[in-house]
Amino acid sequence: MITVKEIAKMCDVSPSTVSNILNGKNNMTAETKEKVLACIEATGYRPNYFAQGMRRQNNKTICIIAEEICQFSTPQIVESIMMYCEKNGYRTIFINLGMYNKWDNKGIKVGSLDLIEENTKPAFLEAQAIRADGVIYVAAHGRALDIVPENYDIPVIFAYGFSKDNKYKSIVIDDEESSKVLVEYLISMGHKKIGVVTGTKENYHTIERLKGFKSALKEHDIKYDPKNVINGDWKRESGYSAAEELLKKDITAIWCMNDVMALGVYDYLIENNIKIGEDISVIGFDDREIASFAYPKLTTSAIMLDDIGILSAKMIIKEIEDPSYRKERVATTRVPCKFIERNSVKKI
Amino acid sequence: MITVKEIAKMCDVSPSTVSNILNGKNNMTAETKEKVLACIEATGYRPNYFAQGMRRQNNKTICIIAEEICQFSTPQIVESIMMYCEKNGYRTIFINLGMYNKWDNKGIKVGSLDLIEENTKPAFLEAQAIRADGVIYVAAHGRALDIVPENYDIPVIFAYGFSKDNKYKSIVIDDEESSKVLVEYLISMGHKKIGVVTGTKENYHTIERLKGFKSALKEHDIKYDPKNVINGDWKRESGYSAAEELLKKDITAIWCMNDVMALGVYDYLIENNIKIGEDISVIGFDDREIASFAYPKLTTSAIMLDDIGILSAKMIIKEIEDPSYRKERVATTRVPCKFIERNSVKKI
DNA sequence: GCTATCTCTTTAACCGTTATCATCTCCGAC
DNA sequence: GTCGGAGATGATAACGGTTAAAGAGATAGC
Repeated sequence: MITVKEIAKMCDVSPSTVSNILNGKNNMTAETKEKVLACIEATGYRPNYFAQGMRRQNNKTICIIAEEICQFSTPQIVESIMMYCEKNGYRTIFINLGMYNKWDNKGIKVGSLDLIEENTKPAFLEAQAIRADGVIYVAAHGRALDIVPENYDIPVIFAYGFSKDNKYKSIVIDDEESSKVLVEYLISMGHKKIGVVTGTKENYHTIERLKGFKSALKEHDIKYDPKNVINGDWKRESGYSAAEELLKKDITAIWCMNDVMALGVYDYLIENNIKIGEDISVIGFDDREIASFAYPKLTTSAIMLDDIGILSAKMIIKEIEDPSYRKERVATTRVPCKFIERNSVKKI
Repeated sequence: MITVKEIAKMCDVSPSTVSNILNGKNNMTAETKEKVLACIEATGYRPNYFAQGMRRQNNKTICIIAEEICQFSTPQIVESIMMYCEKNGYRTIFINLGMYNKWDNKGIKVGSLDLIEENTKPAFLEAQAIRADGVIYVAAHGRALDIVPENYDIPVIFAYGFSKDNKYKSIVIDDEESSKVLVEYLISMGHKKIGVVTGTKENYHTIERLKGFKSALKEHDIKYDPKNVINGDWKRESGYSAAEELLKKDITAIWCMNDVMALGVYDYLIENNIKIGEDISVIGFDDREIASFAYPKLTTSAIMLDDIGILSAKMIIKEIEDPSYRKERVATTRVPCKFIERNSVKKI
């Protein structure tokens, strides 16, 4: 692999001259500059990233650690982080933990969410090894995270997840407010008896979304009935079985805490010839691709993934460049979701 | 940031001893080893990646260049590449081109597939700058790619796309064979008059899948009628309008070259009260999430994304470690898709 | 007691780039 | 004619690790 020294020798100049030309210093003759650049073009020379990184101590790199690249929310958040960082002079390094899709020795996927610390620690240390200026942790499974190693001296931001005890700045969606908007929409459509299918118990999103539900009911003087709230687990089947149970009760609408479960509810309703958006209204959360492809199209709340990505990139760059901001303890930032009205709710 | 020298001083040994311990040389007393490791643990020391990479010239890094991380196929391919590389002692660096989702200056997305070379060249040069041992290019838009810079001295493999003139080894899905399997299934279910909605014209996948279609018909002595083949563009709307047109003809089944268009066909059929999987059969390609969530569930062909990822990782490592393999010109590797029978096709 | 052997540790060179400082040339001012 | 200063280029050291080779210390054999 060709080096500055070789370029310098070929052009009869010193290595420093070559370096200066490449780094935009402008105290050399146009002639020299041209000669060197031509030689670089011809040889396809590129400065060695490692040598550069070692010499200039700031290497302008942000490390993105993603819990789960195969989670629907992750790619878009990651893409917008990368876009924003690049536009602002930072390179990004991406580490995927693939926490849920673990692989066994034979390369076969095995689901598991355990061993969080064991999985994340090496990634944080890796970020340290590459002397990243900052780390953005892109979560995928709403829970309080306490995973940053002790005495970690690089700025860290949590995107789409949050740090336990608010130790690090976090950006999450505004689960409570967005849920409230959804439920208020149902109420405005005349629904007062609303069934709920929750996410996994104790999950952050579940708790917050339920808060929003209760607060919407309260503001409209509707009594909260815990019997109409069924525990789900975010998966399709749990929507199906929750629907079965809810339909025994006196309700006119079902709100599922994600779109996948809402389509599980669809499964049950279709199977039992109950007309969705007519006999019963259904509403979801997330606005995944499946929501707009379902029939009838599912009314839901869209997570603003680009906003989350861009905001977290902005924040990490600010932490890097403004040490006083880094010390500031800021409350979790909540990004509102966008209500998407489609055809799964009927006015009654 | 703490360095070997500091660790060495703290432990009263020389830097090389620390280095030797970290690199698994075993010619030191257990006592020394323990002392040093304890100190490293306590201080959270990590060797500087740049210094390491510079000194040992092989840095065991594979660069993944993805055309489009937000394309449904990409994350899973990337994850399996990363998994396989990691298991085999290679680090991965990820670059997303986000070719379709371009961003303007204000950070707003603007679709565009132009300027391929302009977009890809910097990524290949970046791979060179980090002295990657190999590059895997993960494509997303079926087309012949001629994007590797001249005199590129790093091994390159194309995953889910292919290199023009077979210059580099490529791994693609077996469009033709998989399509043939789908169409033969339709035929086995009694369908002889099959409408087709293609992808964009001149797209590689479109051409290959049509070949498979024709070959299935031929083997069963069914005449190919180009009037039953409507040009689509992979998008939902084109499925919708193609359905409108196809239903004017005398057909019993519609094959769409991807699931998205198949659900566009669903849109039209539902709107017109035509029973899918009863009055008319529909079949897709890709097996995206939407396929199994549609009603009735869409019969389709699943792309084996993990297989593609693992295979490309295997191949790049082989090219890196076996120079003679690198010189070998190998025909494009075709990974078969997996037929998934669901409920959108009726036996007639 | 001296050398040979073995084990463990240190020394010093090196990777490729760039910041810093030094040098050299040229030109105009006094 | 000398001096100062600006502009262009060059020499050197340093970044933080790894590694080959040399060194030191302990033990064993004669």
